[in-house]
Amino acid sequence: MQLATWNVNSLNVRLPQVLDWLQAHPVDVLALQELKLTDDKFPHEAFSAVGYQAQVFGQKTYNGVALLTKAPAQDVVRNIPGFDDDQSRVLCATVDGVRVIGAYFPNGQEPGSEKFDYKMHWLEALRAWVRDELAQHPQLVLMGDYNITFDDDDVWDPEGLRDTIHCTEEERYHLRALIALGLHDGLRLFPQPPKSYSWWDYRDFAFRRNRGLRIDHILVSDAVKARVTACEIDKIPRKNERPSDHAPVVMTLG
DNA sequence: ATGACGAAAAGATTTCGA
Repeated sequence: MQLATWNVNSLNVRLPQVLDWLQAHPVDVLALQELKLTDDKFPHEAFSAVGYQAQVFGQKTYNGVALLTKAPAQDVVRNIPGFDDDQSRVLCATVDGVRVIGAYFPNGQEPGSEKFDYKMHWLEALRAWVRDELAQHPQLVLMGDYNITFDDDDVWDPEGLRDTIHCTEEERYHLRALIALGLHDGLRLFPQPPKSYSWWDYRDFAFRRNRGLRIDHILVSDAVKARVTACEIDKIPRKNERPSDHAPVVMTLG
């Protein structure tokens, strides 16, 4: 079984690339973030033509998430139950016996801002809910665009970006608190090339210079960890014409 | 200190992302 997560930064723009990628990487589950389209605009036919069904939780202009699956998605949940939110950020479903949560974590914009407060509250609510899901579903995967780096190894310029958004202690506390629920950072279960990032700014030739951040993650429960045989970032789509600024992260289970 | 790039809504600039 293979799972992947990819922030596509507009599915309207990136649909051909997502279809191409699926042909080359026929994963069982692909979590998409930043669709930037409403449910009625979702290209179901294009995906069914290549063997995927889609659970969609869209939104106009911003946010929007989907779960593409080969097998049917069961017990679907949209957003964090009990957390009142007008932004479409979370889709959860059981696929092939694995509880899969695809999430687009809030950006937070700037420490101290209203959006940063929202991010903190969202993270608090997410953790309480994931704790419950984990108790019911030992086989659990939480993947998506976290908009948080674990530590300096996830940051191309740790000194220059210290305490800036994605790199603050407050955000990293919440990431560690998710780990403390009994989750594991999938990528670091395996040796990775140094300076492995999942996002690069469009500006200033950041990708070419590998000036990036690792903010897209796949976290797995103990039971899933025991099955993981590989996890990697696929940088190839970032080299395309009109790429997303994020690269997919892919995990293989035995 | 700012903008640099890209996407989208609105309607050519502005807001947001990260």
